[in-house]
Amino acid sequence: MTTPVVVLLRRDLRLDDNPALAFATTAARPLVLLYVLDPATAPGSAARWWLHHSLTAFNRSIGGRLVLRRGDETAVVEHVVREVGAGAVHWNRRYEPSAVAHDKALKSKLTASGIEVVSHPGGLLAEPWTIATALGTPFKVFTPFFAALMSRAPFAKVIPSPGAMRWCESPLASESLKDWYLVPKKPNWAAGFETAWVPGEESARRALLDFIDEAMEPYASSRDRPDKRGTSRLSPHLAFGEISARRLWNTIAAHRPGAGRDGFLRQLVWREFSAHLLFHFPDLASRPFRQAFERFPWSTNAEHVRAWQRGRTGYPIVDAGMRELWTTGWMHNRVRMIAASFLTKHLRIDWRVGAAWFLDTLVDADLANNAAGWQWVAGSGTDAAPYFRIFNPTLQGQKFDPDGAYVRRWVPELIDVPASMIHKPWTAMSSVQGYPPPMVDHATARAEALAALKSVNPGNSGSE
DNA sequence: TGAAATGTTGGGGCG
DNA sequence: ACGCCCCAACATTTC
Repeated sequence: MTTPVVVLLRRDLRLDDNPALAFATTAARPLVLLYVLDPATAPGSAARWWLHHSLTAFNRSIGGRLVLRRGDETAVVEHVVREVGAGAVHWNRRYEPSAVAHDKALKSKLTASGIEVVSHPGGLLAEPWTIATALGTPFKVFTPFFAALMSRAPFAKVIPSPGAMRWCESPLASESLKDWYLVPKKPNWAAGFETAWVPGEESARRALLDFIDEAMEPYASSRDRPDKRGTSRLSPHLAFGEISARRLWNTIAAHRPGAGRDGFLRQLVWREFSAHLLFHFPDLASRPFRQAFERFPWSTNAEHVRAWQRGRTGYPIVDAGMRELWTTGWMHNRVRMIAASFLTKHLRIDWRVGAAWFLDTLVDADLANNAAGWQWVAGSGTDAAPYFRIFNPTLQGQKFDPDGAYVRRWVPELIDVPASMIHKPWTAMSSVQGYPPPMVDHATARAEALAALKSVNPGNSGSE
């Protein structure tokens, strides 16, 4: 009756609103909190840096009781359960197709050996199988999805942090985070991360409060401005579950309605939409949703890919974004769209190449958001932008970084270029030492992209 | 959660 | 005073 309970942690490194942890704690049985690093599902390079610090912060918040193990997750869990004689395993649900399959197999395996398994609501506002059209099919268009989800609000109540936890006293070896080599050493490419971010639950909560105080009211008008502190910068905290979507929603929605508040909640629903889409369409991250794009003649120009990755395309807004990403592990959302459009339209590189790069370099890397976002930009997604919508990187720069402050911050070669020319430096006669000319001509690339897109898209409209 | 091309309009310069 | 033209500003359509 007093057999220990193992709580298996993943992307839910928090005390607040953690259903599995709260439920296991109230069961009044000795607790084991376990985190397993499975090489088969290890995150990308930038996210590994975040993971290291997130685990450190979480472990500190529970007095260093976190048990860290490496290996095949199923094998490790079974081993730990046997080691301590646990009677139950709890976790919060995950929704990526591979994770669902993994957890299902783990559950049946543990259940078969007499272990009680309880899964709890995960990192979403609503379970994906509970939001459907009148026909019972998943939503493929955002607006009706938004309406359907809103009709469910308010969502499940958030669960407060558990009180005193009773720890399992069996001696349990934990590996040292140092040995996991999640943070780079020799070339410390994460130096810029350290000045940009503080991972951990406490930092996540502060980011939320700061957002409410400083950025929520003007959010609707400033969220598209990379030169301002217009966004919440909560994405990596959310991606690692340092703060729950339910907590975010409940806290923000408690404020009086307004364009800023509502705009932010809408963005949170985009995240929800992406997760639901991937749940219902498991190929979303690996194949174009729209069949026509299977035939698209993607370029495989490795030099072009490299120039894009390194921020040397010759288009300042694109290069600023790619360098911000490289330096801080994050890129402003508006600039993500511009950079993604440039790769898929101007260079005609397969969106999966860009998606893979983002997954490796973003600290907020999230399979569903990433896949849905890239497919949206490429025009191959469910509720995607019409294929003929091609961002003009010069106009986008002028519109969303009018003074060029964002460009100058990340592209120092252009520091002396006046605002009037900062988004088309090839027209400036001086002060562009070391900055490359545009790798492709906009008008030419646009025309070629339209021709290629038209060739695979039936009809003359790409919209649904 | 576009951009570019094309069409329309209306004020003002000018013969 | 009038009609004509120019063209910026705005609207529509096309990609």
